[in-house]
Amino acid sequence: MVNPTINDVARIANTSKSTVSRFLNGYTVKKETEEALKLAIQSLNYHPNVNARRLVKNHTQSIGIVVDDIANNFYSGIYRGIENVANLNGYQCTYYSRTSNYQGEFGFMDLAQERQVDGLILISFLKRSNELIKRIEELMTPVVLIGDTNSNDTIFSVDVDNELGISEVVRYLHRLGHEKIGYITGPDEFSATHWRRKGYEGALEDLGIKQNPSWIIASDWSESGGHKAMKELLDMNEITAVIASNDEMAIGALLCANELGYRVPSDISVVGFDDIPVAKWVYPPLTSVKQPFVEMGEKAAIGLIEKLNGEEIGTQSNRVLIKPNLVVRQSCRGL
Amino acid sequence: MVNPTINDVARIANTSKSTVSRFLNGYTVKKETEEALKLAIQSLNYHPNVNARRLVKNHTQSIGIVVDDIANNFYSGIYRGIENVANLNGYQCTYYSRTSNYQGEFGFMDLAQERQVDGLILISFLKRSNELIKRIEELMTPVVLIGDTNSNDTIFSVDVDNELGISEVVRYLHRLGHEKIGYITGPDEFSATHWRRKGYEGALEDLGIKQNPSWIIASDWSESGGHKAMKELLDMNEITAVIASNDEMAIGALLCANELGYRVPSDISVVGFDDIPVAKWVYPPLTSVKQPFVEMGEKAAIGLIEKLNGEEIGTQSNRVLIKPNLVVRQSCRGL
DNA sequence: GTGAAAGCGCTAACAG
DNA sequence: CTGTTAGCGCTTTCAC
Repeated sequence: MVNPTINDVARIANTSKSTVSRFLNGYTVKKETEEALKLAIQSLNYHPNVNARRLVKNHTQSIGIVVDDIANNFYSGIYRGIENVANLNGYQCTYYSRTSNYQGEFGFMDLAQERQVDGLILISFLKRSNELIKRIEELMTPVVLIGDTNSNDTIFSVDVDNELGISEVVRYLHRLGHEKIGYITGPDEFSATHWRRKGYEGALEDLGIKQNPSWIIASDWSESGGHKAMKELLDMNEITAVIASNDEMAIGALLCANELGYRVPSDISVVGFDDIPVAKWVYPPLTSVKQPFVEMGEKAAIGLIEKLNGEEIGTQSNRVLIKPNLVVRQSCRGL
Repeated sequence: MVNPTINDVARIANTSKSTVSRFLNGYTVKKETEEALKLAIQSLNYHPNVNARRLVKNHTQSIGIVVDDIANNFYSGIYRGIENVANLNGYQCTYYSRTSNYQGEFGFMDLAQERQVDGLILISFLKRSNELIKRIEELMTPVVLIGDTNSNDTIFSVDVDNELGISEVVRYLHRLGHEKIGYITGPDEFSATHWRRKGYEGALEDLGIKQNPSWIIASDWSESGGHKAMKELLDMNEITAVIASNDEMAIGALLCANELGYRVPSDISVVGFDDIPVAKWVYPPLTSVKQPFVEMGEKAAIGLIEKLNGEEIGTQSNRVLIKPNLVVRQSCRGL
């Protein structure tokens, strides 16, 4: 009825619980007690109580991954990256969804303080408050961030190099002969919005292209938002290309252009960001910027594990920005 | 340096640890000790050690959700459903990805036996082995299944009614005048493949439409697989409509038809299954069958929690099949 | 190699 | 309402 304990197996195997414990932890025991032990464990269907073990060891061998919304599939590649290196290092990954917690990422600080996990990876592409950052700094438990961080990089964090990504798009379009490039930007509360826009404006400036503020339309990441923004842009009748700061908006833009009788790319070029799977299925297949999710997850996990091992994080800085890749398909043409 | 314990707060608040424990657990204490306690907790930044608590209480107030691959975003709606009801009932959700464990769902039985969680929801759309089912039956810990189960329904499980879903598609197409309907089926190792196909064949039979086995092409859920299958179907030059058993294949079919100079829906009608977000963005917008993911998650969580509370699962059977919804868009036309 | 004993941080009688 | 006490199941000295 009640679960078997280490005492039960000790009794059955005719030995002491310390011996059972040692055996369970990989220390050598006399050949014959080993046999008896195996038999006892097997027959009792014994499984160690992980809570007892964690209590005495004071660590869990598990890392917690906290996401804004587990049902948002967007950054799933990150998970894979994290699992890869965590498992390689003997850590179990457990995922927590922030949706269920009204306190946002704050609520999950407790996970660490309550000793549910040894360390935390916080994934969010929303801007993070100074208050949150301060709380994390005060924490004894190692935490690494994916996405936004504070400006002075006191906490180890990784992100995609959004600025570079968009700036490469601008350069690409410029090489194709475009100079009149519209930009559909995302919501303010995301840090990526800021950096991507910076990439757009910075590249135009570097290239010596004159900018037109009315060619920047703010939107909301959604397909319908992109659609609406594109209409505004097209109505101006000035632009030869548009960069949407994510793929969904780019797809909306594509759809809008179609409906309005424009052909992509012959009448107007469109590029997106993220390279979601759909990007290659739409018509025309969308040129986009591929986010290096797996690598981001790996880097974050490596950073966390180094902290858990008490190692100084190598030569690298506290902020690692990973270069995304431009994926050229058929939604742009040379002028 | 070391984490504060209940003893530390007792000492500082000048009381005993039992009182601290009671306070922490919501029992009333004298007003003034309450004040002292709050102060002590605050100043020490005390957080209870959840492992100690779990050890003595012998339960965790958390349920484990095990998925094939956390990076597979497909069933994310299910998570939302589960979180909804779990949180309402005071349970924390923790997610585990099977990918990291070579033993498949088996490995996660341990989660329960090790007392890491109070109950488990296993999500997988692959067929499950009898061996797995037997292991689950023997387990003391409550487990509920989403997806496949065994035929005699000894374990509580929920799934979408795949058979009904496809059969409604067939009826819809039939109402439109189609009788020559091709079918692109999925891989055998998924239980949905079986039920959806059954829905296709059953509906044809019910409708008295003669079947043609060569109109059924096996594929692999992928867009490129759907593309290839569609080519075979189109080459026969006999069919007026095709049902793909998921949206990705349907999109491949759409793309293929386009390339081959067929127009959808005027030359050929296409319908998918799942209603993934993309379905409405492709051209023409794809008619599909919407999976009731949130509801599936909710039903599963309700079932689990009833078991955790030791309640008999009400009047309902051990197998709950949720009706999906046909979403009509523009990829089919009447003959 | 192995057993006895102490203790991880907490809860839950029990007696006051 | 509160303190004392005895564990929860495990690991880890310390002797032997």
